[in-house]
Amino acid sequence: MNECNQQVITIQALQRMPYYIQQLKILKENKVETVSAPRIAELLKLNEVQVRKDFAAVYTAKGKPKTGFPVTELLNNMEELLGYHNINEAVIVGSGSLARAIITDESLQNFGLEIVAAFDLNPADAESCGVKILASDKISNLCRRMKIHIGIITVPAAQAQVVCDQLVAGGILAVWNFTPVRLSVPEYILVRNENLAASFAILSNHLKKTL
Amino acid sequence: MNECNQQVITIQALQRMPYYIQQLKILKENKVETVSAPRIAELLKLNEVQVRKDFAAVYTAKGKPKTGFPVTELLNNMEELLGYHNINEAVIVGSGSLARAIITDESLQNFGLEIVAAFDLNPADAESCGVKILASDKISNLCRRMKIHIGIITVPAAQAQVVCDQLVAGGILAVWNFTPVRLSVPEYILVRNENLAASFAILSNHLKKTL
DNA sequence: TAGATTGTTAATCGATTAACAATC
DNA sequence: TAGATTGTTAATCGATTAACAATC
Repeated sequence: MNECNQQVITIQALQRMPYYIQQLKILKENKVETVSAPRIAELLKLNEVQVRKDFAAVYTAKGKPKTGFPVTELLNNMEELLGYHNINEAVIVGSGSLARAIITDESLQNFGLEIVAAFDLNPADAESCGVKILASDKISNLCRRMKIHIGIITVPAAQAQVVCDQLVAGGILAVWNFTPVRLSVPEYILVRNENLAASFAILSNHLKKTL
Repeated sequence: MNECNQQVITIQALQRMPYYIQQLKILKENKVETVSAPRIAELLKLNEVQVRKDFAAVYTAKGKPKTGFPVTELLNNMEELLGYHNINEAVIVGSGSLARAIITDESLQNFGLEIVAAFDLNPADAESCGVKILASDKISNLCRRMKIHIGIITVPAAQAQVVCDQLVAGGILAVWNFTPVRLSVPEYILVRNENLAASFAILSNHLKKTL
């Protein structure tokens, strides 16, 4: 849809976008019309130059010296970048408490995630999560039929690769992997690993050094 | 406790440890006694040199050319590094489905996380999570009394900073922040931000570029 | 005009990857 | 001995931070 008319945005910058968006929304609510990079940097405890670069990478116009950036326009450009305006439909496999947490997470809904179905090996046993739960063998069919492009995996580690293969067979393009397994996928597919244990390792090691 | 007798381990390397540990455990179960860096790299889809460097940073002895590393010893060194052997006690604030997911996550338990209490503004309303739920005003007291050093925050954004201040007052040293708020803390405290929206931004942007 | 803020170019930092000699 | 694998040093890559001229 949009060509390479914008500069490339780094993964790190992309991850800062939700923070900017959240902050800009607050400013907008408070009727603030323009904001400078140093001000945002101060509010979010980031480096001023970094904020300016991030804004420059996203904002279609140019900031005004002494004034800064128009809040609403900047916000729109950011939401555009993340596909906020065209909602991202996804399926989730697994229906434990983690799945429930993801399905009900408000901030994800704000960023355009819409979970259209959940799958479980035993749909009858599964907790209700506010989304209908289907048998896992229907994954590929449903994804293909509904043209879903995002698959979220929250099953036990042993089933992760099987589920992933089914999602790939269903035409998924991006996988959000909450299992500790390193998945094998064709290279055109993006896998984003979310590993709580990996994060916890950082905390744990810090304490060990400190105490 | 342990001085700077080991080389410094990067955050990135630290985050790979849980993957190594998981893989080494599998090898150990299969009675494999030694393993080489290239083999682990292959299994986990990592760069061979990176694995070797990570091992060198953790392993107290030296690997043997042509043979590799002894599985059990290497595993022990890694678990030692993460404080696996001395369990990490923590409290969690908030008692929604995310809290429940964290409390019941098996891989976190395997890595030594032990959640000793959960807090909620209205303990009566809160779902049972297998841990007793206390009123939020008891946070500081309990942390101090039980010498807890890790605080996990899963409350709504609006309460995040207040809760964080209470944890800090209770003597916490590391905060695991699941809210989208950038917390203000004294500089001796480590804050690890877990932001689902930030991760989702990466997936969303990838799809936007691809489709 | 003076001063705040911009955008850009250069320097720094941190992590990964490549190259290669040492060793079992 | 030959070959696989090690550890180390150097090159590369990516991201952050600093320096500074341009501009409203």
